[in-house]
Amino acid sequence: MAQKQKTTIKDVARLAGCGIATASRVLNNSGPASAEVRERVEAAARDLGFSFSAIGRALQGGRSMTIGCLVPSLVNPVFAEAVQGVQETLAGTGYQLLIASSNYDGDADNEAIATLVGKEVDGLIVTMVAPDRSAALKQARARGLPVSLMFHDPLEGFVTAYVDNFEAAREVARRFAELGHRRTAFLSLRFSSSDRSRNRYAGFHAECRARGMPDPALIELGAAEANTPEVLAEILAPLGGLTAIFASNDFLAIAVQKAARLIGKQVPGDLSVVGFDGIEIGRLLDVPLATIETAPEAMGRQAAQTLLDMLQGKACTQPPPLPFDFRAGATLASSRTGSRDDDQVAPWPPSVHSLKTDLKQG
Amino acid sequence: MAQKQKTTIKDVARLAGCGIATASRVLNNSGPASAEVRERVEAAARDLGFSFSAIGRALQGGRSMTIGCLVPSLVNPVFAEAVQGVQETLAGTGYQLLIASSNYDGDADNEAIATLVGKEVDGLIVTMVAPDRSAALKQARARGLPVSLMFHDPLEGFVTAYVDNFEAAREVARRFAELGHRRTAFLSLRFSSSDRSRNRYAGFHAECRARGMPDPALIELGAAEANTPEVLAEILAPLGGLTAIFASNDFLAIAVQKAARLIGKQVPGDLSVVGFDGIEIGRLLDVPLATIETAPEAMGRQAAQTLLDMLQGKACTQPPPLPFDFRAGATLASSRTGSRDDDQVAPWPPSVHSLKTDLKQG
DNA sequence: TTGTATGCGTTATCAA
DNA sequence: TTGATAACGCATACAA
Repeated sequence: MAQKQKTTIKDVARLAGCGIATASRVLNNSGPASAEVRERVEAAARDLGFSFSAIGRALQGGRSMTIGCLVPSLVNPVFAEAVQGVQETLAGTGYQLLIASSNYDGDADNEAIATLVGKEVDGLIVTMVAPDRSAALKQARARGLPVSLMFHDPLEGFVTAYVDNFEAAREVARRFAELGHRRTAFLSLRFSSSDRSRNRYAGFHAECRARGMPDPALIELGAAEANTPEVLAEILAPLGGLTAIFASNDFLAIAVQKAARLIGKQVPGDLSVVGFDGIEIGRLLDVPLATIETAPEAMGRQAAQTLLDMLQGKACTQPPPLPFDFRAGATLASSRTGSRDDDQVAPWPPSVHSLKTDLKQG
Repeated sequence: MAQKQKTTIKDVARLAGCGIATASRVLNNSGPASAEVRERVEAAARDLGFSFSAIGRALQGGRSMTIGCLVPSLVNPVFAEAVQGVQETLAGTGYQLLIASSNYDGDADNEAIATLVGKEVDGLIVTMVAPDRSAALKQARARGLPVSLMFHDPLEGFVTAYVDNFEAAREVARRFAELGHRRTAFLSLRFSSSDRSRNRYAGFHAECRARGMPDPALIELGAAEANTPEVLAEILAPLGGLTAIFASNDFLAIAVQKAARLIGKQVPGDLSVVGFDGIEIGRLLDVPLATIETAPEAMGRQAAQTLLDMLQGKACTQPPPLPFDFRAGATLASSRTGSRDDDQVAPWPPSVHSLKTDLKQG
């Protein structure tokens, strides 16, 4: 069958006819050894197919050479790309990635952090529902564990790799305003469980106000609704006068396009749509999606680099936000309704909450 | 600052005024202890914020409670979903996931396996370029490490969670044939580095033959070309008489749609397109993608379950392939060219290799 | 240049 | 019911 026996450095030493310390020194190049012994040890290691046990090393050295990473979901390409960026940066440094995902659940978040810490990770790269309220995260830091945040806006006492969600959202409002849009909506999934969505709404709202536009309607969706264009269509249909929607992420924006088609609205003729994130697939649509393009992979790289710096004891100051870009696409056009007076025609609902908000709070 | 000091069970024992063995028993509920001592130990652990070191445990118990997982890429939603499925299944079992990705590189593959093994994982869940030729994987198994494959067709000596790529591809050829298509093409990325693509081509090819159709043209793309519809358009343009394309994955199929538009071909009017995988985004396209729908998450779940069974010493027989479904979509229609004689009009290129194949071999 | 012995945090054994 | 102690695989201080 198989040699269930793990070969240890002891076996190597025995076969090479030397002490384990010598074997260790040879295999690690960490001390003196005669060419003769060196030869024997290396041969023995090769013959036995020996490789070090990371566990023994970790126990002895106090470092596990493992980084814990927590993201809400790996299925969301934004986070998948970020993790990819982390992997890239960590590759070759000797650190391995222990990955957990929370499925956007604040409790699972906390538990995952605790488990990661239990695994003796040397550092944490984290995107969670509410990092500011996580007891486990606080405890991890109390233990002296370096923590690097991703996607979160700056938070007291943490270093984070992020884009300025507020500013990016203002940019969208600006574009809408310049094209004559007045009545807008902000569409979001799990609004209450994401500081990113909140900040995007805040920026969008602020700029709309600054431009004298009516407050955007706030539409919150449950996960089920977002995946069913038919339901989304029903929600959008009654919003007469609406000419532009800012979706908190690209998937929602694509769903809006689909829903608009269902109720006979042209995009962008009747309805302009702008997304957020800049996922690749948006480019490939028949009507390419206008969106705020971010660089999740760069975010992962920066977060990882920050953590590596911390692990080396370097000072860790908050870097500036990563850049974003407005991608024009083809889902944004000027508003057809020229009149500005229609503000008075019908009251504009400031907030539309969908019924099935079965969301877990962080 | 912070208490860099990790609190160990020794600290707990000291504070509780008992031996470490007792503390261990209490905290693990693994042996007798008086209610009195139990109280003290638990209080001490709470006060110190104690949690066990997984490393010490692993060293002692011989098991790290960690599963190594290798996939080609996390950015591909197919693999991301599979990993998600693995996570789901592992959640609550006490096992953590150590994730590595190879970026479709056969060498990186091997290295990753070696690293994972060095980390003392208790088992491996793997999708790699060439599992049959991986020395590291062979060695891992020789050590007695349970290995569970994902996406790979059955391989001597391994258990795998897969869909029958050959059969699924035959199904596509059947659909093409029934709609009167004759001249077809198979489009693939990294053909030589994926047994999945090879088996899909084989099945497609076989069924085309069986139906008396000309052999499908085989088109291999480099990654760069696949992401640039313009280049893809140039490749497709000269293939006169082509009425149906089977793309080895949905991303390629979407790129084909885009490319077809560029050269003024209607989908599905002038060109039918069928993809593979059934990623969610295909549904949201203006012309929803016809595709073979697979269940990557179920694949991940099955692979994980298989591994858990192996870890419990259960017999590990190869389960049947996971089901696939033909998703109709709207990119598949009957061929316009009614004549069957056009087979003789122009020679049909059996294989079109793109120039920039900068692919690494496994 | 080499080997012995110690300790890292845990659990299991075994004697008290 | 308890607690001292050995082991796990490794690196290292220290003695040879």
